[in-house]
Amino acid sequence: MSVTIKDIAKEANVSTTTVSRVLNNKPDVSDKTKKKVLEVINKLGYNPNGIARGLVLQKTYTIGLIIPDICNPFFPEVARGIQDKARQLGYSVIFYNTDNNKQREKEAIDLLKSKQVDGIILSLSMSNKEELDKLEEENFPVVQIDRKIPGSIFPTVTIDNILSAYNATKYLIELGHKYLAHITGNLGTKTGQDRLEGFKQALKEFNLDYKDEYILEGDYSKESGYKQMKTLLTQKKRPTAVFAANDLMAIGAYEAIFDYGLKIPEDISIIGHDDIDIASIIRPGLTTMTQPKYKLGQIAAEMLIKRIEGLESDNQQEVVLNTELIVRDSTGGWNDEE
Amino acid sequence: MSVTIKDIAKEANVSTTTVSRVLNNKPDVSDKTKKKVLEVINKLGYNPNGIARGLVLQKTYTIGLIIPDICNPFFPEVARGIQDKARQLGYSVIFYNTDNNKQREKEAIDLLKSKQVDGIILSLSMSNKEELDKLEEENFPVVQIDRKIPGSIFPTVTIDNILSAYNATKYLIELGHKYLAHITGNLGTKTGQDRLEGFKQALKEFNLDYKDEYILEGDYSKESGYKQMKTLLTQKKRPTAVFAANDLMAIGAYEAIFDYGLKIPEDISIIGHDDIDIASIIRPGLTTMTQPKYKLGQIAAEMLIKRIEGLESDNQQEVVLNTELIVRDSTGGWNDEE
DNA sequence: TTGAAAGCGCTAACAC
DNA sequence: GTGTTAGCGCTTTCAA
Repeated sequence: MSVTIKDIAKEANVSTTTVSRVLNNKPDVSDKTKKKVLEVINKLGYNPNGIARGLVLQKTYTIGLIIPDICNPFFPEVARGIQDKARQLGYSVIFYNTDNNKQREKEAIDLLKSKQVDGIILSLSMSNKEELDKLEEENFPVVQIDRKIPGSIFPTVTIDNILSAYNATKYLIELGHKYLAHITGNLGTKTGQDRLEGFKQALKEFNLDYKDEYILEGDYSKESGYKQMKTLLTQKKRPTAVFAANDLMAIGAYEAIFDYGLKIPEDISIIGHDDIDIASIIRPGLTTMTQPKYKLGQIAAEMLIKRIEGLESDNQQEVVLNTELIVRDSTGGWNDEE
Repeated sequence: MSVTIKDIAKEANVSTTTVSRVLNNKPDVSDKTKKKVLEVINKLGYNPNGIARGLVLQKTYTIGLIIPDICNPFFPEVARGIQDKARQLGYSVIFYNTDNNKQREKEAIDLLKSKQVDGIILSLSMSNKEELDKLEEENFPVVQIDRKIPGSIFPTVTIDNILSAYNATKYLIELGHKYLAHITGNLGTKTGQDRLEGFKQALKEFNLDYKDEYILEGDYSKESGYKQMKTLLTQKKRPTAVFAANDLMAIGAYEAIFDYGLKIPEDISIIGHDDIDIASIIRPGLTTMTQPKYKLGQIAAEMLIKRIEGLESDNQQEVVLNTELIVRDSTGGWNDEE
């Protein structure tokens, strides 16, 4: 049906080998035949069959991407970074959503392997070490993103949540705040734990008191931010600044504060985390920490492809990216004399 | 390196043909040999080579997805719908972002074809009819999403923007509003034109005056919404309700209204379009029209795969999906007596 | 019920 | 500089 290398060989009166040679820019072809072959290729509208090529080369120039959910606002930019870099390096990307379901993760890996992808970038559920181990055994090229499964030896690109929370908190402290509260994320998640850890570290570093009643667990939802902020506001001495583990909870906190007739940042400073779209749109603009999502994707893709092409051997490589503080209007200086 | 059908054939003392037969659940294999083969497969940890299979079958069980940008909030859900449905039907998806760049679109199509995908779901820039024509000529399975290139014969899944704008406007009218304004999208886009058209149709249908000064062109940005709302507010008779062609502009309009010390919806009702995340988070909650993005993806994938598998012949098929009104707090009843 | 052989479209030794 | 041949891993006639 489709025009093959054979067709163009026949038409050009050369062997398929010769055609293959010009196709792949190999030397040892006279300019004359090369020109002729090229002409025929153009005339017949030839498009090489990557599948056939993949079979003999044992290489598909395709990588797999396994993520929990492309609809999670963290991932589109990551995926975009991966695809852009992959494309630039000559690779395509097949993607799967798993919803952190172990069965689906296994299915995705098996499928990707049967499609003979050259490598896989993945973000697996923390408990799924088995699959990673299998991949490891086969020495399959893999790069983990966003989360690193403990004990796995594959290279990793992650965000430094501890440092990020530390920096967010430090910013608040440097603004003059002494009574700092933290609405944590779900403490069942590594991210939630890390951000809490960073918060604590900053307090310690600046010799500020650690108050249990100033640390309340949320679940990343706006509602939980609202609820926990209310709790914070009813305490005898209310905090003058709060770090919410994500922007959604920060926005929930906004509402609780407005409900109390207080002002941001005059009465209370709020800092969030993630820099979702809403952060720049809401009033006052939410000061937050932004994650280098696109860059994370790019780096992961580059690492994987280097590994695939044997340009990189260090399997233990761990890239930890820093977030960046975005100062908007929800945070302000504080002076306890006033 | 990897274990092949040959390895398991040897180990099981049968021919590769027999192995292939049990792999594909073909009849004419004795239960005994079948069992034995299955055992060996398990023992050796065999994973079929889809590339080799694809070569002989001329079928890869892979589809392509070409979109402008996965970071555009419209697409993640669409992509998710496509991937979920594809997976359910046994297909994988390779995706490309093109930024509406014609060169990149061509590149993506060529690459996908060389990867021998079984079909493509795409959203091309409106001017890129050539590529579509080529695909058409080859009778390649394609489904267009979001936008239909005029004159193309491929099946399409789109959102009915005219009807959607009509319904948004109608809702405002039924609330009692008689002075309706519209901040349009970029009128260089089909979407912008269609939403304006729907607005006009509703006015006409309800015998309301069409006022040029009540129709101001924006560019989908929050800033343009702000600016045009200001213009609206400075007119002698200001509108009591405005339909913004997207939520971002609606939110810009919010700010202009607040700047004037006016209240939503008491002084002015606002309705947006798209139901982005922010719509439910901002106060007052933004009434808007939501697009069935996930469903659009699912339908597109199902249409494409049916076509690939020859279960569907009607190439002219056009599915037009309706949006749904989400009533929040930015719209209220109006009575001109008051 | 089973196997031998051909071939999918391509690349790579190897020979000329 | 060019062609012959074999083979990548699989499915599918066709014959036994």
